[in-house]
Amino acid sequence: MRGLCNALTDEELLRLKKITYRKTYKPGELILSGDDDATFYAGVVSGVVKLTKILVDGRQQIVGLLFPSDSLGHAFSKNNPYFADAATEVELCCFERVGFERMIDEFSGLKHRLLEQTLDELNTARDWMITLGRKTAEEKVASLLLMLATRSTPSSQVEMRAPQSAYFEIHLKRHEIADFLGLTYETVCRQIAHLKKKGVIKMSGKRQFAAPDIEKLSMYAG
Amino acid sequence: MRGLCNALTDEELLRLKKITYRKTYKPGELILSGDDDATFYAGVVSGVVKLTKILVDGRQQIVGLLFPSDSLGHAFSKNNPYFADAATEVELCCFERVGFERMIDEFSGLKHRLLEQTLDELNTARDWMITLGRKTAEEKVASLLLMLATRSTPSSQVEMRAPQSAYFEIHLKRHEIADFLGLTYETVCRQIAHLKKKGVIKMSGKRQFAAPDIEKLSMYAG
DNA sequence: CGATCTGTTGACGGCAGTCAAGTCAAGTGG
DNA sequence: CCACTTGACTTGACTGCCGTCAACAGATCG
Repeated sequence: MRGLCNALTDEELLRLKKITYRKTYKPGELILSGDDDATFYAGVVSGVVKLTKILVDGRQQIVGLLFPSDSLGHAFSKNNPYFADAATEVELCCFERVGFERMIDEFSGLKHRLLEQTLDELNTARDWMITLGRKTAEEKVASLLLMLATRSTPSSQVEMRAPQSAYFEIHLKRHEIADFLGLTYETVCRQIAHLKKKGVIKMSGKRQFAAPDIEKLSMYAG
Repeated sequence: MRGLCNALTDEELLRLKKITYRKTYKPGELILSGDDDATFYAGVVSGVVKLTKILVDGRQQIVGLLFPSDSLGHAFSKNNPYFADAATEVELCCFERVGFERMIDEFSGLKHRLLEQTLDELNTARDWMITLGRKTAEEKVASLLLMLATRSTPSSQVEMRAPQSAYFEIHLKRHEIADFLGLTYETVCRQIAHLKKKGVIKMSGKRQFAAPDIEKLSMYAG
């Protein structure tokens, strides 16, 4: 159900492929700058992309995370006032801008898909607003872990309501987690340690996590 | 430039009018509930609409404010997991759902406008994410006042860069401001008093505000 | 081996939340 | 008309969560 190209016919796909090119980025590399007026459009093939906003004094907030099959860039929106960085090694499937915008005008299905995707992003953003504004540090960290656990667990496993467990990897540094949750990285460390001590999560190494009971994790997420 | 109908031809407008009806709400009245599957669509004619999310234990976060010419409701998005309440007396211009969705499919201009509007909402939501996650109480309150000041000042006045002042009214209770900024209403009171003491704003009554120097207010907003 | 980056843990302090009292304005009803 | 209630707002005192500062452990790399 995800991804842009599912909304297209075979013929349309063929035309789309012609204005498509692959591009890879190293961890930490800048993909798109805020005052970049070249609003190109791309799908994430692999890796994780951070969307961040920055205040003049350096305070920073991650306003979105893009995983494989998510899309990057706002067609028609001329000023895209945030940065996109590669959080991991990232591979993008890019569309040449002018050709892509012409196709949007021609293929109603593509525009429709774009609208649905934007609505999804809006819902996601608003979900995080309540996390940022109203949850405690512990709940914030648990919320992020819950999101990653459910995101990286195949949906088939979610369907059958067995007592669920999940294994997942965090591709973000502690500092980036903090910038996502509106916390400091020390607080993130402490809350992760806290959740570990309570048995809500288990860790092997710094980045590998396990949630033995997702229901329990969900309780801690508020 | 705002509003939905600017994207339409006269003929299309005529057809749209046929599936249109007016509706009014009293302050505090529920307009749309989260598990309401009737995703109807409407434009705000007058008044202010709050979009709120609620946690199970009652904690509450306003995730969006709609002013006249803004639109309410997500076409095609079946589960709209938040509430819409009237913050003031509200008048809506509603579209009958099925007819409206059929028109969206037919008129490319309408879908395009809808996409632009959703992108705007997404940008607005993400702007508030950095406010919620990274700003102090004082900056949060100043940010809200700045938004209201610029929203209610005609743009022509913004164009000419004179030392700007603005008069505006806050239609929200202190409690609602708090729910918008992720604070308690006591903190909101104190920060307003603080800004008043510093001369950044002036008040007459509880709801009437003046910002003698918007540039200065903007500094306090971070 | 030192340098650097990432992560962990501890001690302390401040900003904002909690609890509480009180003002003011607008009803409400006897 | 006045006593009473209610809701919105304000202000003060105290507390606690989380930020700040700091020391340290591991890992990676030249």
